[in-house]
Amino acid sequence: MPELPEVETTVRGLKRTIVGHTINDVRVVGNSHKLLRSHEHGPFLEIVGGGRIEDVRRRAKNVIIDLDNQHSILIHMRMSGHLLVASSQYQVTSEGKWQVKGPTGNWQPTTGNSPFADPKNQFIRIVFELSDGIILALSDLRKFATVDLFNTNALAKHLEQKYGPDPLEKTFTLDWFSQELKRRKRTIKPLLMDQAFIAGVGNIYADESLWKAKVHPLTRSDALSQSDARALYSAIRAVLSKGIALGGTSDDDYRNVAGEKGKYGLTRMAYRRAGEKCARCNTVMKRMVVGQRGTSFCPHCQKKI
DNA sequence: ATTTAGACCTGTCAGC
DNA sequence: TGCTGACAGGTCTAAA
Repeated sequence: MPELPEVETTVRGLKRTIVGHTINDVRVVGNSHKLLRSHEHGPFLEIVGGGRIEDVRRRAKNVIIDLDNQHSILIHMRMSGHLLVASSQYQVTSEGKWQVKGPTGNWQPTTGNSPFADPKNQFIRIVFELSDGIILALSDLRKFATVDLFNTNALAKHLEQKYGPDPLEKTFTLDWFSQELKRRKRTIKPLLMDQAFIAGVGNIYADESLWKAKVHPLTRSDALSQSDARALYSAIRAVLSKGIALGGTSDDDYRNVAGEKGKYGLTRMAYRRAGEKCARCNTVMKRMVVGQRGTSFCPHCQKKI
């Protein structure tokens, strides 16, 4: 998924639904062996079990769940992971599929239009059983997602040294951004996606930002003019804000905590639009590979410098 | 300092 | 219908 807008949408959903609840049990489904990256299941459960969820927040593309015992759970959803919250009417089978309580109290497969029947939500890898029967579950088709456990203070240092500024925070200023673009000699698209530079931009919003700012994805960062830098700075913030406002992009697996799709994909201007016409100039958009990532751009609007 | 290739996984879709 | 290859919201490591 999960770039900044998708993770932010998830975090906002979790704030409304799981804060204040206690973690009663943690169940890893099947052989999702590498999921709990820094802990075995036993020690993980030992620390997390009985913990009360104090807060849920985001840093870069990470979901952070703060407990009342000096520990924080760090979840990174990578490509296909997303978190779902269900009421006690639902349960997860040993195959990682959802079941819903039927009229006679029996468990049956989810069907029809229920978000919990969506095939993208049927790849549950870990289940957190919370107080009041609430379920927090991670669905992740590709099994790249990771769950880590940190001492909350240690986590702050870890995040600080690993990530650059969040483009929607005050620490991300135009002066700093344009200065850094000049100082570095990197290809602009991979630079925007470098989490140590700025945190939260991925393949979708990089393409969208470059298109909006009329910058070719292969431009060297130090070749950008001051006005290019300003355009890109504004574009990044506008595109990410719009992504959040529309609840993220769900062209692939991403779903919000209720299992529903985000709407950014319906209005995207560049991402996966190769072969379609540019919304600005009607030129047919092209696809190329940059930094091993599929990249769509308008060859007319986004000229290589 | 920066780029590239390969790994990690599983599913879908286009093309033959 | 069945197979094969390309492609998919990310990050990490090693090597050039």
